Parts: sequence; structure tokens; C-alpha cells
Amino acid sequence: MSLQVVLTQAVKQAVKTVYKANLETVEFQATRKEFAGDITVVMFPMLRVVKGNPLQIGESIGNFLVENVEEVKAFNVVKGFLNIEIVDAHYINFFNTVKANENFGILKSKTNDKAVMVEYSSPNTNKPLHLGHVRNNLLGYSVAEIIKASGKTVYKTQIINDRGIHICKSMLAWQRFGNNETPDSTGLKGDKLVGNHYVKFDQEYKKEIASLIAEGKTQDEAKKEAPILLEAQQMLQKWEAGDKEVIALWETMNQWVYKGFDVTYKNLGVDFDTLYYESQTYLLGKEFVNEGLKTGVFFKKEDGSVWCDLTEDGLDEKIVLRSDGTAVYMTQDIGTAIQRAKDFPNVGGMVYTVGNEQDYHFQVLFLILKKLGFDWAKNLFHLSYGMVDLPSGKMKSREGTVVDADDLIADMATTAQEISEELGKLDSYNDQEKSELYKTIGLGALKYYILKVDPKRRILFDPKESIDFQGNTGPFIQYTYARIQSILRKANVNKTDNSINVPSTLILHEKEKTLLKQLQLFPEVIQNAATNHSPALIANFTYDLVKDYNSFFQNLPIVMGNEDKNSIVFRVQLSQSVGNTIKNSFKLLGIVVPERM
RNA sequence: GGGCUCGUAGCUCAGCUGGAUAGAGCACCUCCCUUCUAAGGAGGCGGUCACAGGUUCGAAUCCUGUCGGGCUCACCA
Repeated sequence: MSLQVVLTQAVKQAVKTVYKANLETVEFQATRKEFAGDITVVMFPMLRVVKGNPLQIGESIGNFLVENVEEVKAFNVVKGFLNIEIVDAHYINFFNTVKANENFGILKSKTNDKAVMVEYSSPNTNKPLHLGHVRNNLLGYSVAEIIKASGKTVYKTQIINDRGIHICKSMLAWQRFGNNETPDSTGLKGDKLVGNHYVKFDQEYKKEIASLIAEGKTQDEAKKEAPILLEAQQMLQKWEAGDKEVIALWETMNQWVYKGFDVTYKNLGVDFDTLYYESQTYLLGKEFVNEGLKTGVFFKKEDGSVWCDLTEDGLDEKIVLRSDGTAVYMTQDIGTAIQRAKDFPNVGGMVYTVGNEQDYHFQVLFLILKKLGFDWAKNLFHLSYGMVDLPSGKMKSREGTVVDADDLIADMATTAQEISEELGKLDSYNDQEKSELYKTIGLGALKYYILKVDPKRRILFDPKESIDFQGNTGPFIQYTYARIQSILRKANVNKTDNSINVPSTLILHEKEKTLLKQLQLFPEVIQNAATNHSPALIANFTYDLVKDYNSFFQNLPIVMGNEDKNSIVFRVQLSQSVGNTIKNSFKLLGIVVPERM
């Protein structure tokens, strides 16, 4: 039974015995550090049931707790707050039960529970990944890991947008200007090569528009009539008709892109359990539109287009099928969602990691799926995040202001290298180990920087001001982990040391108790982060833990200069537990921790 | 114009379903490496929580309005 449960019952009992009244709930909070105590009961809410002076009520409840609850050592009342001091033995007992558990706080997935499918990334296949995708990937991956750690089965997925006019544009440009160049012949990453041709198309398209305008066409006409665009549209038609040559080229170029993306994903440290391809799903959903027509969820207009009336839900009418019978984005998303539920019958909910410009789209999508009567539709969540902007505004590929994902990852490693070399602590490392480490630290800085902020916020990224490596940052936390490993190496611990129990009579130093209290929160933080889809909660928890540890580390002797044998054992074990928790929580953020740095 | 969302220290951000004197980091200023990693620690400076009302014993937090930033309201994806 948790301490809070024990205290809740005791407080209720106290009120019942002393005031003959029944409390519904008891409100707790952590005691502020300027007061003595560990946990605080807020008196105000109970004044509705118990009439009287909160000071006196606090006194009598406090006395009752000291007499009847063994964990309660002392109390004090300040204004309407009953501050309770908990005996050290409680924290020591907690520590003794969890210290050997390397997965403290992390639950194993229960197979009978409904699984969650997390979609993220889903880039277009005509441009290399940029900083915006990085945010998407980090968020999606981390939320997936967090939900997994909260005890659910998770499937990571993405939909690959491998179909449509944009792909044909790159293909056409390659045919015309590519000189048969390939990733192998040029040494370029496949996604970069294809991206270049997409840009090339755009340049040609603009030229043609300009010359058409010079010939006297209006801008709108020119945009619609540019030969290169017409040709791309023809190519799309050929693709849809299954033209062998077009399909072959499409497959070749897509493979280049996928290969390039795989490199970036690997560098980022993200992965997927299952993939969906738009080319295979874009026609799904049509049959459900027909079913929805029968059940009255949708209605047909005179021109044959099919709509969903959401005005009663405060939204607009939304088209789900064009008058020519072809599918729109929404149709496809409806189909894909249903397909996923079919493919994975144990899935009871889905998370979509998609930028906030699609808030409305997902609001509508979820509502339609609910109306269609799927029971998993009530567990759909749009993990919406703000754009990553530059000081100059939005990233625009055409203007070359895009922060490329591969470049960014490399730059971060370079920065890590510069700082590392200046500090010069890595003499024992060979070049291979060093470059691994720089990558770990650089990525740690980047990932933490992005994940510690609320997804809803938009991020302003200034390429000129590099991401910090000090203070509330990934490297600071990684550094603390490395520091702990250094202590453990020197203290010469092995796992059997965990079998030595810390005597519950040990008197805890304030800094030790603070650490234990923070450690104790971890399981709850994971659950919280999972229900709120928030990696930021994990990041904040870890930062607090690390700050507490560094304070402990720098103010108390652990081994050297420590005379008390029990204390040495305890502090070494505590360091190990903290290190382990840092490692686990950072894993939920997709950040690796180094043994030295 | 309708809808959604954000506005907290010079800068970047925490602040859970309302609770004590609003917290960190960066920057700036003091100290601390002959005991275990100074990417660190101890401390200082810095706030009318955009503004105005309201609800409440109590509001950065909830409600309404105003101002300001972002997104969105396609037979595009």
C-alpha cells in the first residue's frame, strides 16, 4: 500500500473520530522546501465538512497521525497546511525493495490489454528530411516508447506518401535532366538526389510560366498550361493506369529515397514495426464511404459528391468523395485507419504524430470514424505539434532555408567534438570510440532540446546559435550519468552489492532523502507521460533527478572521505539506482547515455 | 469573419485535475577543482504570470471579453 493511500485513510479516520464527519477526499502535495516535512495535507477543502479553525483541525489531525501511523514522525501546521514528516525508514524500505530492479518504473506489456498504434514521420518522398521531420520523429518515437513502458503493446508505423503528382515531378525532371545519374554514380544519398530533381522541376516549371506570361497568358493560365506540368500530370495518369515504364522508374526512384531515409532514421535512432504505403492504401476507404451512405452517416449531393454533415458537432460539411468518384485525403485516411485495425485486431487506439496545421483534419477524421461506429475510434489521439521555425520565418525548401536533418545531426556531433576536445578527458578513447561518443552527445543535445518543450509550442531554431550543452540539456544529464559510472568503477561495485540491505535505522541526509523522493516518483511519471503523450514530463523528471544527484554528489562524500561503512554501501547503491533510472528515462526519449565523457 | 492554439524573468522554457513567498537553464555578478569527472556545485541579480473583468476561502491555472503571435476553414495532400 502506498504511503498516500495509508495517509488518506488515516486522515479520514482522524476526522471521523475527532469531528464525527466524513471526508470524501484528502488533498496532498509535496511539502515546500522552506518548511519541515515531506508531504502536506491541504486543510482548506475539508472546511466544508469540518467547521472550525484550520490550525486547530490541523493540530488534531497531526496528533492523530503521529499516534496511529508508524510512518509519521512529526508534523507542523502553517496556515491551512499540515506538513507531515515521514520516518527515514519508509524511504529506506522503499529503496531496499527497488534498488535491484533494473527496470524500476517500467511495466512489461500485458498481452490482454489493448495495443496502441503510433504513427509518425510519414514524409513525402520527394524531399530529404528536415528539422520539422526531426521533431516529428523524435516525438513519435518517444511517445511510442513511453506508452510501451506504461505497460501497453505498441506498434510504431508510418504511412509512406509514395504516390501522387509530386513524385511524378521528380521522375520527369530526372528523365529530362538526370543523365541517368544514380546514387551510386553520384555518391549522393538517394533522397538528396531525388530531392534535387524535385527542385529542378520547380525551376523549369517557373521558367515555363515566365515565358508563357511573356507570350501574353495570365498567371493562372500559365500555371495550368506549362508543358512540363501537363507532362507530369500525364505521367500520373500513366502511373494510375499501370504503365510498365513509369512504374519501373517510380519503383527505382522510390527505392533510392527509402534507402536515403533509412540512413537518416538509423542516425536518428528511430524505427518502425510496420509500414503502410499510400500507393497501396489510397483506394481504401471508398467502400466504407458506400457503407456510410447506407447507414446515413454520409449523404450525396446532386453532382454525385459525397459529404459528411458535421454541423451538429460544430464543424462544417466535409467532402469524402469527389463528384467523379475519386478519393480525397480524408477518404484515404478513413480507409487506412480501418485497415490498420483489421491488420492488428488487438489495437484499441491510435496516435497520429502530425503537425498542428492538420488539427482540423484530425478532428474531422476522428469524428467520422466514431460516426461509422468503430469502437476503437474513441481512443484516437492527434499528437499535434508546432512548427519549427527559423528566425527568418518558415523553412522553405525552394528558398534553400531548410535545415537538413543529416546536416544537423552531423553539426551537432561536430559541436560535441569541439567541446569535448577542449575539455580533453578522453585520452583513453580511440578515434572510433570518440566519434561514437560525439554522435551520442550531439544527438543527446538535439533530442533533449526538442523533447523537453511542450509539443504544442512552436520552436524557434536559430542555426547560428548552437544548442546548449550546459544547464538543462541532454549533455548535462549524460554527463551526470558518466560521472556516476566513474564512481561505480572506482567503488568497485558488482551486482551482489545490491543484496546488502541498507539498515532501516540509517539516518538519511536531507540530500539523500530528496533523491529517494524523486526516485520514488518515476513509475507515476511514466504513467502520467503516457496518458498525456508527453515526453516533456520524462525530460523534466530526469532533469530534477540529475540536479538532485549533482547536489548530493558534490556536497557529500560517497566513498572517499566517508567513514561510515553503511553509508558507503548506501550511497554507492543510490548512485547506481539513480544512474540506472537516468538511463531508463533517457531511453524513453531515445537518448543514449555514455559511460564516459 | 468562424474555429483551434499560444502569450510566465533580457533570452529559452517548467509550473499536474485551482493551493503557501511563481520555479529552472542561458546571460550577468561572487565564491568552490592536492576526496571520488568543474559539460559540475554554493549563492546573488532579475517577474503587475499580455490586459480587463468574473467565479472562489484561495487564480499563472477555471469562465467571459480585449489585444498580440501561429494554424486552419479546398472536389490539395
